[in-house]
Amino acid sequence: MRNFDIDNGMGGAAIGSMAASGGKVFNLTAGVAAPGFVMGFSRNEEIYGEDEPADFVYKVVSGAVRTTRILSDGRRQIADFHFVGDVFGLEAGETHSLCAEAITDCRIALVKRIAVDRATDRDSLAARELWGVTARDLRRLQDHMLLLGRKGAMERIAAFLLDMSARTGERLAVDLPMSRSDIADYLGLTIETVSRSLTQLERDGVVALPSFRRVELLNRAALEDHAA
Amino acid sequence: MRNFDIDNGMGGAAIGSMAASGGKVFNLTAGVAAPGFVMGFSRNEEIYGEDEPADFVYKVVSGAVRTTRILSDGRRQIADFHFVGDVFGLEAGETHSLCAEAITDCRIALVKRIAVDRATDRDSLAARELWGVTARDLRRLQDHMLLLGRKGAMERIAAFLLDMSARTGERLAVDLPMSRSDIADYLGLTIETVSRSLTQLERDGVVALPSFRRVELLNRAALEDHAA
DNA sequence: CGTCCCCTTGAGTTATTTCAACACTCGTGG
DNA sequence: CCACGAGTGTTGAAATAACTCAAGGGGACG
Repeated sequence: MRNFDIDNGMGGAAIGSMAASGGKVFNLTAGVAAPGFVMGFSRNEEIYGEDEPADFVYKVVSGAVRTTRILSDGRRQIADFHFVGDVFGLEAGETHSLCAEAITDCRIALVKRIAVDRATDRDSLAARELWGVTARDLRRLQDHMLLLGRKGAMERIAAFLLDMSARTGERLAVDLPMSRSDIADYLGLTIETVSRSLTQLERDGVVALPSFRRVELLNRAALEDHAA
Repeated sequence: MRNFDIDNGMGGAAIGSMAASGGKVFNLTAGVAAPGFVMGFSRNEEIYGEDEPADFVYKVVSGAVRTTRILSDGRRQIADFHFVGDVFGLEAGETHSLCAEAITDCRIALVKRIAVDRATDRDSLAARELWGVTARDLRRLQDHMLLLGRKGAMERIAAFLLDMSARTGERLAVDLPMSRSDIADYLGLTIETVSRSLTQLERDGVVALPSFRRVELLNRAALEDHAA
């Protein structure tokens, strides 16, 4: 089931010590490195669960990840998506506040949290950088909160496409690794509304949908207007 | 307009130096103290604006504060409310990501951010505590995201009342410092829907509404059921 | 006592959801 | 090579939760 993989991943110089457990040393951020290992997860596999002890910090080596919160009756809200290079699962407290799952088959670098803590105890610059990771998450969630609380379906879809485009750096098209269901649960909509909105954008000539998972941005300006 | 006030506020021991500017030394958190001063703000006065330089960190001495984000067309989303003892406006970046306004007349302790930075450079425990403040904000926002994305009007109101009750420690009643409009913009609803939901809870005997701003929790269990 | 602001209530509208059916894609195996 | 089936996505019609618009009620404060 689980594909251990001590090999490759991020390269680069390391400040942290090579001591402790794992094999390689990973750069969590530019100035924070610690020993860890790479682990493979298959599509829809859980990486960690909500309320589990946060003993590791994670970084996407390949593939894509979603972090979610679920209500007892099954309603789900996706907090964010994480792509190659993104750090996730970093907690100030003892447990994970969200659940993380693989969207696609993916490889994830795991770093022992204790090792990260040691690094931040010694190095106040490293501590600041990890604080910055949490602060960036917070900022993204503030944007998302405005979207969920006050934007209409079409605005949500448009904002989502533009955000995906910005994160991948591709200005002309986005290849979505996630299903309509994931998009819906991220945007606080139903899959039907997501589908209808995309179709509408296609009819308006704003995007093209050559396949389910690919969206070509034909008219960025119009999309930005839609995003309000 | 602005009521400067070097006097009282939080008492207690101080780790930080008494040097620099302001008069008194304030405990931002248990282990983080820095010199600052208290300033008065009147109802609806802006404390800081979105995208303004984050030169200060703030702590509520008396009254209540809201942090908001606004869309160009006037739609508003309130990120959180802050009550006595709460720290807000702490940023990892250079600018404030939200706008802060006084809900009621209030007194706010201001601490120069440079002073806080100096404290965290020296003291890794202090740094961790401030990271914890940001992490707590993030966790609250994750809960709120689920509410905004996936909960119905009645669930939002119920969750809101229970949260207010938890934050004040009052289990039998909550005195709301904020208007229906603030509640609506916090919960992603309209004032009419907020009003109707509260009336409904009153009709069901779950709460009593002796005045606009006071809610007595007659049946906590029922409220918890409603909150899903 | 009057005025302003905030809140509530009602009636009608609408955006989104729900329910249901159908279409497409892709991998598997006959 | 094609048939099959499961998973995934689209589309339509009906239902509904919440919104909008409009009017009126009630405190607070001068």
